[in-house]
Amino acid sequence: MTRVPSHVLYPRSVNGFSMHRYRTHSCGALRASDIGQTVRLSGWCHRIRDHGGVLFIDLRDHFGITQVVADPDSPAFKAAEQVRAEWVVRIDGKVRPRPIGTVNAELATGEVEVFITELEVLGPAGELPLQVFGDQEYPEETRLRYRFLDLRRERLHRNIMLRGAVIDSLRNRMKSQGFFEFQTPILTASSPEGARDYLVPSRVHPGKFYALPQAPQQFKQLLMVAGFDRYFQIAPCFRDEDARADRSPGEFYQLDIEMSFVTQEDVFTAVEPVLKGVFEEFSDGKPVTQTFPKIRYADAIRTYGTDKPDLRNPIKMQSVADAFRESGFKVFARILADDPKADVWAIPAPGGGSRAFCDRMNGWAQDQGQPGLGYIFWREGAGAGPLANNVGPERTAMIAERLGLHEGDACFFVAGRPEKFYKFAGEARSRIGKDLGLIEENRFEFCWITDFPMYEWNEDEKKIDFSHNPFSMPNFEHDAFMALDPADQDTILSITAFQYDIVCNGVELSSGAIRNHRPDVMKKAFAIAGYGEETIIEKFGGMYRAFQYGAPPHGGIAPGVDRIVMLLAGESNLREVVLFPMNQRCEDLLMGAPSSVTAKQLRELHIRLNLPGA
RNA sequence: GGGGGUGUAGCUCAGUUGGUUAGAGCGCCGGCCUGUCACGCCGGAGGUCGCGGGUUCGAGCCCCGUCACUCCCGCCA
Repeated sequence: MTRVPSHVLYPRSVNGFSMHRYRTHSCGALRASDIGQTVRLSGWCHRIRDHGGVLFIDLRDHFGITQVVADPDSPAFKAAEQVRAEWVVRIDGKVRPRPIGTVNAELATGEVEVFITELEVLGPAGELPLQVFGDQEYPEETRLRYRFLDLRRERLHRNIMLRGAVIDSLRNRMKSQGFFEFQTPILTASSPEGARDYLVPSRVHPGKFYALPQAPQQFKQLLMVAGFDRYFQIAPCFRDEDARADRSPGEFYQLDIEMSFVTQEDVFTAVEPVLKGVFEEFSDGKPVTQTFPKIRYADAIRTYGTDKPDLRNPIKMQSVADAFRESGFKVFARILADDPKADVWAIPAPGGGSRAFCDRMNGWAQDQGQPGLGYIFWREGAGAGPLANNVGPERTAMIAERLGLHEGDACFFVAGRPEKFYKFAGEARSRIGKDLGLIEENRFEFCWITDFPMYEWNEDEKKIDFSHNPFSMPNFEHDAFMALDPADQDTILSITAFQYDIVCNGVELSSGAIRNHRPDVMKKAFAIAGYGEETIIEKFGGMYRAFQYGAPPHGGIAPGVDRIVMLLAGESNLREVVLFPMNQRCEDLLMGAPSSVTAKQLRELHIRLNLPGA
């Protein structure tokens, strides 16, 4: 078991006197150079091998494992025969070399063993609901209820230590760049925007509530207005939203960052080395993107079908509408003829040139509720498949040429309005990449996604809405923006914001933005979305007031710490990198949260329950 | 709120077309074993097949409902 080496020093024994109550060494400390010493160890009985005449215990603590031995010559033999897995014991004994041929090269302490002369049980254990030894899988519920046992196991123990080391590294890298860490309030005001808030009732103000911050967004902007220039915080964030594998229920942590007097480029320049550095430090030799490419939102959608592309997947999509316009493939030709906004995208599949693979993809598309997935595959020097027969050899060859496809390759096609099909096309790209083994797993591919649209059309309410968050500065000349006619929807919907994401291996680590620090622009931005100044004051009163008294241009970002650790630990679920996570229903099965409270507590808070179905 | 998957021993899982007494490995208990490190060998205990209802001569298996866990959609400024 690889564990952190022990740096802890304990008083050594002197003729058996003044020995530390529990240990002279950790379980990872003893080496051949310690042979002959009398030592004291404490730890958990990781694994017991009882040969009748000789008995081995792998004694484990945070630092490692040491084999301790007893035989009938030992006064502790009877006691040693009684111990069971995960009992906590203290043993005294003499360090001796292992017999020739029994050295265990897999243990740091594998050259030696300790012959037990005394054994004291410090903490017996009942039958285990979950074995610490080995890597058997257990149901989530068992793992959460007995989290303390799960945390003893190598994988989780290592992940949690990694998490701490990653956070240390992030802190150091931020500080060395001149950022300073601040603490912002945990009890704050509810904000009507965004996710559902966690509320905390006020005892002093009947009927009023605090909210836990969804992020310290407004506080960090206020810090910039207050002149602190460079802020960061490993910030806890609370959102009452349903969980996903990569989204913890309830709470999570962000590396929250904000900077004054910066452009978007300055934020990239500050953040990129921090992320690149921390990934290189902990990636175990896996290569990390050296210069993060910047991809505009619109290009990301067009090329990858998503705004969080996994760049380990080499497939790039492109439009091939001209190859199908007025072609013999009537379905696509008609779609293109009927709708000027329609397009046909090609998803190349290098190495996918078999009917079996293409049919499998087609079947998958139908499972996804699509009519199917048209394809061409190339063999014996020509395009094959029903679609190729319809469009003819000339156009088929043109497509192959354009996409760089050859013998043994395939290409899939989706047609219609891109805004309707891009998501599906992106999923198909992803699936093709995985199925054909095109994705190089062992690397970290970063990119910035930039130029997100400022507004979007809200089809339900038939109005223009903010597409991300209202704090972002529009990328539009000031006077022209102030002069915009709210009826000029085409122009408004084409406006982008200084709003960006950082993406790694298809995981969105964070959004960020250059903020809108100008009250006049903010008023106009809200007016375009149909909100008056009173809405700004109601929702962001503190910050809006601050902007009236000299606000510096500022911007920032907030990469998710849990997701960073998840990527570095090679895990696909956040629960593997969080100490005490809640289950999908937002319950802490170990502590029993949420729980009922007493009538007295409720009375003090002026709360009467109104339970569903009661 | 909705959809998919799963649910059989403490755990991981097998269980044929609906047919006798529901199995294996790990763990647990007992015995044997002086060089193992996933120790080995022998024996044993342990089951409301998630729960409720139905179909059937007969249900772990089929049907309906329900609960739990999980993945996803909605939601996530």
